[in-house]
Amino acid sequence: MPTFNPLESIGFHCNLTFKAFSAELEKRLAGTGVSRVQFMALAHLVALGAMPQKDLAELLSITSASTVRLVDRLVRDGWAERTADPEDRRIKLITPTPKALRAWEEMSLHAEEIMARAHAGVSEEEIETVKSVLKKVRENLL
Amino acid sequence: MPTFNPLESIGFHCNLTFKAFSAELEKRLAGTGVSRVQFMALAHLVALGAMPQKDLAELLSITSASTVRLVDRLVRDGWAERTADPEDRRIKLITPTPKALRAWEEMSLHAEEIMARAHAGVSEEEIETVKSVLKKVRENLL
DNA sequence: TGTCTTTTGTTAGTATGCTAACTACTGCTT
DNA sequence: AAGCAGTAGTTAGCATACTAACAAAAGACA
Repeated sequence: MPTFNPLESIGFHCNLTFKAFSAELEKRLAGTGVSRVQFMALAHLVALGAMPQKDLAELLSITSASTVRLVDRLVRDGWAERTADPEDRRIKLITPTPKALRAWEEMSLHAEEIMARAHAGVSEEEIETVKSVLKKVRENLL
Repeated sequence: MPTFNPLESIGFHCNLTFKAFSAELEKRLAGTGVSRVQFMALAHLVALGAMPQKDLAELLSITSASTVRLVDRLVRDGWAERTADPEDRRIKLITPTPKALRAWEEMSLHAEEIMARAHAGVSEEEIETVKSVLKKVRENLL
């Protein structure tokens, strides 16, 4: 009788690993006034420019409803603005502010350093294996 | 100039994969009145028996503060009780109720089915590689 | 024994995630 | 043109995570 052991589940390992990344990123972002999730949102906004809330939600893999408050906080803290889409009045384009664009230069370095540090002693091939296995696992669960 | 791309980060892949497990587990638990996190807590409580809140927090990799309200909800819903530790009056032993022990038999099957389904078409060796690489990554980030 | 430190659990406040129900707008179809 | 279905965003209510500040009890040590 195989009893379920959470500590051996891939899902649990993924949760732990995700938390480790989060914790390290949050530690480095302390003092910038930007949270981990805000950081991820800014990464997309800076890379791709203004976009509808819906697109941002998809990139972050969260629901539209969750995105509303995330954007509320981005706006509140001066990192983004909701601007009207001239073509479609339903859409609010989320636009990074000049302050965000300026700050991103420095902030993005943290992410690169964390990734470099995380991958130390792990071969490129192993990383690709992990990504492809995790992708397959997600597809299996769809 | 290597720009940070969140979609390629191992951390992001782990988050996605964890969410996929969570979503599937939650779908199966719908109607049982048990949430995913409560399920994980019960897994440990049933396997190991009553334990201090602190131990449960460690097994779940969450803070003591987070555990307080998790246990509040477990107690509220009749899955566990806080009982006194006769040896140490600071400690509150979290004890699974008979209702929880009975319900666990069926509930635990979901977890095993999900794991079996998730691993379909993935070799045992690949799974071990994923676990060991993720573990190494976590150690790198400590 | 009396005090200081550590451990365990709690509370308060905030950030994030979800679902469900709702509004406003677009756009198709008749 | 009128009506209706689909899309984008919001709100409400809940569960879950965190940190910081605190209380109660146990342990250590002068």
